[in-house]
Amino acid sequence: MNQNQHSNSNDNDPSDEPTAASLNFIEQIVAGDNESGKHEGRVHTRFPPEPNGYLHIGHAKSICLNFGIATANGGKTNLRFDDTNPAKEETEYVDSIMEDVRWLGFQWDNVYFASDYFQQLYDFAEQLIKSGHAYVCSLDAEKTRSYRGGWNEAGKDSPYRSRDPEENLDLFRRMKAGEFTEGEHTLRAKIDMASPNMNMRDPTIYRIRKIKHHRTGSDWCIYPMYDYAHGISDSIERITHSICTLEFEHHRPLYNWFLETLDIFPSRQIEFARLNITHTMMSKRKLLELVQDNQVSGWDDPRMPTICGLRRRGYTPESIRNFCTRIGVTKQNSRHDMAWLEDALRADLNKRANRRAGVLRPLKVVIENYPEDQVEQLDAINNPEDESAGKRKVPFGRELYIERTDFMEDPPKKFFRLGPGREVRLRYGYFITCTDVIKNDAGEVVELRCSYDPETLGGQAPDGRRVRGTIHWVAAATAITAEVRLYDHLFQTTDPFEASPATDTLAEASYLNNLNENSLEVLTNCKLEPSLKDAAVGELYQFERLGYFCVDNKDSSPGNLVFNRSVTLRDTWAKMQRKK
RNA sequence: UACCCCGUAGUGUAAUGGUAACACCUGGGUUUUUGGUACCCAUAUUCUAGGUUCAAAUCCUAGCGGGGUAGCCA
Repeated sequence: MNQNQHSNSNDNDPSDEPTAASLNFIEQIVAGDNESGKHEGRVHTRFPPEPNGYLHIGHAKSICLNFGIATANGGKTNLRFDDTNPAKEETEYVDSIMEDVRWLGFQWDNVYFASDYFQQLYDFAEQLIKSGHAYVCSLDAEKTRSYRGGWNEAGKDSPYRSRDPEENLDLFRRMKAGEFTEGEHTLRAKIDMASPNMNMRDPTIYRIRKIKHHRTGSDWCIYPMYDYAHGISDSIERITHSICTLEFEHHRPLYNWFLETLDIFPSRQIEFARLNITHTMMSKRKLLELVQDNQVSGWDDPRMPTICGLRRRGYTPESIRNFCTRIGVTKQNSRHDMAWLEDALRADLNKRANRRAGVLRPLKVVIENYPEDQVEQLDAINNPEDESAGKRKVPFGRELYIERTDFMEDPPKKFFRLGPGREVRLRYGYFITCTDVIKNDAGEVVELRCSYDPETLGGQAPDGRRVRGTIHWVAAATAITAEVRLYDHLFQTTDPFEASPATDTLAEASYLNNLNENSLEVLTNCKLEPSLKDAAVGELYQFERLGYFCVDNKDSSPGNLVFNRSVTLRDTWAKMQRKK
């Protein structure tokens, strides 16, 4: 970064003026509206989750978009729970959603529920009936479907379409009073059964549901449908820009129809492409299936793309927000590489996380020429990217653990680590040379005998000799034993729904066959440096040369530390191995 | 089959009639007491074909390709 400030004096450029970030298409619409004075420059968005599941990274994109646009324009954002279907919605989800939005770093200006508007929505419905724009239909669900027609076939008018307003009003009031059974009647908008847009073929706007609602209890037995409730809720809140995903595109004419017919505040719906990421999926319904099938330990399993899963995995709000701004907003269906998300985390943590030593798969090393009882406290830098993080002391002794993968009995040419007769540097310690390899009866390497060069403390040899490799280590006497959980992609295929011909009969079932069986590896005998003893939930560390790790927020306790690997470091050595 | 939306390096985005840019991935290199970080280099007939224009990724037409839609779900 300094290089820019010291840009050459012969450079004619007066400055490295940062060019204004280009606006995405929604920001352009908002900017245009501000310019034309459409809502006197007012910008008001909303984030409208249905409380029927946990938020995931796809919602994070929407949250960042909605809150981001409001903030950038001095506007406001409401959190609104779209709770019009009592069969699916629960308070548990309401709480988790609020927690996740806050955790991501956003504060809503108002929190509302669509159920707050049930009375008003009902009143508007009576108004539509009176003006002849809605009628009570007594077709059952199956008949309704067949009357709707198909893509090549216009729908037929319901025989109840011509009921007069008085009869409709009476019937509707009796629906509300609970005089009918579920499915006996519905209220439908009277639009156009021949419309090429199915949503305009007299959509249902109220149905009878004799189910307790998580907020209104049994006050109501008729509930409004999404299309009806959503736009009107936007309008009631005077939302200027109602941002939603692409699958609602064909609903926009209906959205507008309600607002125009009722002649209420003209919120505008704008659609963008939902987020997809490789090796995972965003379907709330299928995520719920994974939870119910015990394919994962819960909504907050660190392999899940849920906000709570990512949080438990060690993702920071900053990294997620950063990811969301980097992926952009368009109307193109796309799938982002998981590497982007991981990269966003690494970029954040590289600057903030303190370094520590941890050995995942320990191999004992005895330094034969090191005094039996001697213990030295060596200086280690906490974070080379942040001098203010300071230093710490790390104990060194005659017996150490090193990473099993840092030793090879018969190393290939490019292997810079330990091998028989080879010399490496112990990070912040001495050069050691492997003098002997001890094996068990099965022929497995169980211990290494080494010698050290006392002149090389601090990692430099006075005679100027160099070593290619530097490895991490933990002194055996003072090591903490901990559990470490390693995670990999939940799905082995980039697209979880990709058919896997070997196992699939039904394409629909394929995503279970694409689960990565090795997505979780639990290591129970990891050796960590003693300074990690008091590591607290929420703390993130880089275990040098391995990756970023956080204390698990559920299963870890002071005496029994459990760490999750949030993301590995980039590993060019592993990459070379993989190519072979 | 009808309607709607979308086609720019491998991936994802930018350029809004005027030199196709950035990030990630991948490959190569420099630096390095983390095989990390940082830095440098490499990769495009802008889906195709016509048209408008001095000039088209951008505007028009057609084709092709991808996605979405027929809940009393959201």
